[in-house]
Amino acid sequence: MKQQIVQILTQVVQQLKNEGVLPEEASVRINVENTRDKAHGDLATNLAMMLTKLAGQPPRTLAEKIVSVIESLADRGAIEKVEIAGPGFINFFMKDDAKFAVVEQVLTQQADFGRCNAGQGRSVLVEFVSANPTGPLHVGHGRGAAYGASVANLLEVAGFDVSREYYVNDAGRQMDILATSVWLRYLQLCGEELTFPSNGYKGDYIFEISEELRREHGETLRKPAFEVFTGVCADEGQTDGDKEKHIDDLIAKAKNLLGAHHYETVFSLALNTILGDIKEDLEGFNVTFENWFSERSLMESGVVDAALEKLQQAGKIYEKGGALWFRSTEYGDEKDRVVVRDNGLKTYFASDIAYHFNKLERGFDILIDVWGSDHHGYIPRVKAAMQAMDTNPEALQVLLVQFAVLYRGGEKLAMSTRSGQFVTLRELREEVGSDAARFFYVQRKSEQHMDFDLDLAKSQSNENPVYYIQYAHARISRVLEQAAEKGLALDLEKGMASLEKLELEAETGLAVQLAKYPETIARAAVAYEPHQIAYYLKDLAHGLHSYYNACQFIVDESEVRNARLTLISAVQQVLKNGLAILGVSAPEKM
RNA sequence: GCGCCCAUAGCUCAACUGGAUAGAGCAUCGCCCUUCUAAGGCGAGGGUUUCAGGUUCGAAUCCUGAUGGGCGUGCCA
Repeated sequence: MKQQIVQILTQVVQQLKNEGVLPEEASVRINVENTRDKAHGDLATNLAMMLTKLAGQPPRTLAEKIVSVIESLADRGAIEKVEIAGPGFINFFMKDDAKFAVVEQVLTQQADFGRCNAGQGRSVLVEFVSANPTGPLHVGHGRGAAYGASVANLLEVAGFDVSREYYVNDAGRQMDILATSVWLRYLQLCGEELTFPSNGYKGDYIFEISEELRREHGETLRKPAFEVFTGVCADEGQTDGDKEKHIDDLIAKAKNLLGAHHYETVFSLALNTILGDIKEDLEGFNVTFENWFSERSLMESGVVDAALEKLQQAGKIYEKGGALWFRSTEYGDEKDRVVVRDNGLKTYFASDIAYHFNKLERGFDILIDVWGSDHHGYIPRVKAAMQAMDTNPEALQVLLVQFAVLYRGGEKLAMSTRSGQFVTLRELREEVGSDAARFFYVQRKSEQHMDFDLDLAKSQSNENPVYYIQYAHARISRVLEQAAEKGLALDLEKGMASLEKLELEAETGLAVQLAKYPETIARAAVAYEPHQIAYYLKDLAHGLHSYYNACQFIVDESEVRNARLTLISAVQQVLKNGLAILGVSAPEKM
């Protein structure tokens, strides 16, 4: 319907140009909106107000001209009535039968209803979560997971060719700290007396992995504690202590005493256990990836070196203080960035440059990174690197997610992976369920700060609006089932043919609401805003509940009955489609 | 200090990206189950959109400044 109005208005603008009211060369953007208030009709345009400057006439006079042109048209499509209102809005009232046409569309397209081709098949790589595999996911990661997964689904429906990827940071110091932590716990299990480093990973999961290590390898990896700790810099809290130096020395000792092969054994057990746990956790959260991309593979395949070489050749690398620096300031970054440290080790940034370059080389048109907003300062340097390597920095879209601030009993919770004090995603899922958690996270705009009250989420889970939507879906199932039980099963063909029997306000309201679904998808997709879907679904569910209370669906008169059941079937389909984008189930029963 | 993000009902958030009387949920108060699921519906109260200017037919939305909060500002990842 909206498209129809746009077409008509395009004709009108041409007509006004012909009449000399508007300059011939003027380009006009025609804007048709859904009205908020029923008194303003179904659709409205601000065209007259937009043109007032171009035409040099007051908006209301222009509006009258526009309306008279529309009224002179032979074919006015589904327009029932046109009105001028307020400062110069033109309101369109549409014919009812045109409003119900969408019901048939929904029921024939089913799961495909709402799909559009905004993406034109362009390939997009959505990278999200990508949490370091040094511990279980916590509720902070949950938001990125829920958001990223929903954005990916949304883009898919909007006609993009989507791949989802998790970047596994399986190289670097944090992983060494993890492996060393596991090994030290293992030594303790073997009976060695030692003080655990203040900077090591202290969570319970470390004990579990070290127990596993002991089960698999007995005491073959055991070394005397005094040997491990001799020559190691003191830990924080002791005289001349330095926690960073302390842990680095321990890592060196672990590598040294164990030897490359055995160190690798500990390292991979830790990595694989945690990664396996993360995968399982995300699957339980209805979040899946096409690809798990290893940072180590990037290093080992020489992609990082190749990328640095490329920058070097472009003259964007220089040496200072024994380290290699990338001239990111040339592309607007605040300062140049180190890519190779004076100890010869490549920085995380170096592999990230390579990673993004690699993504484009794999042929993706658009790269989407979902990051925690604490990494926002990182964007300019990555874009700088892309520019320096002659790739289009516009291809990269970084979506920032504010981390949720957790509250329990009205108090803010501090969270840190290192200290092992955090609420895990798994815990949250088990308490409130995957559906409620997914919805809760995605209800808010991603860049909006979010307060996550655990008590509320857990204890009052029934108040989570996801149930409201699911309830609408289940209710419809039940009604259709009841009708069938009474021998009055929905006859779709008959129902479609009887849609003109629907004349209640709630019924046209629902139809109008259904028609808004495709445009909601399109708008949400280009803005990367899945919360719009959440709000849409709440509205639609409200429409359904309201309708449910307003009248009986299973009535004797077969035309009315079939028409009503047809309408609610369409509503059910759209609820299901929308929930699928959010990764939430659509239950038949509740 | 500098940079980025944010500020809307008592609380948590929307507002079709500049449109008409700023809307929902929770909380509070009334009403509705002999009717297809009450995890529901109907209604009431609640606002100087942090503040001060500016841009224009029109501002919660854009610009400037102030105030308050979050984050960043490593040869960490």
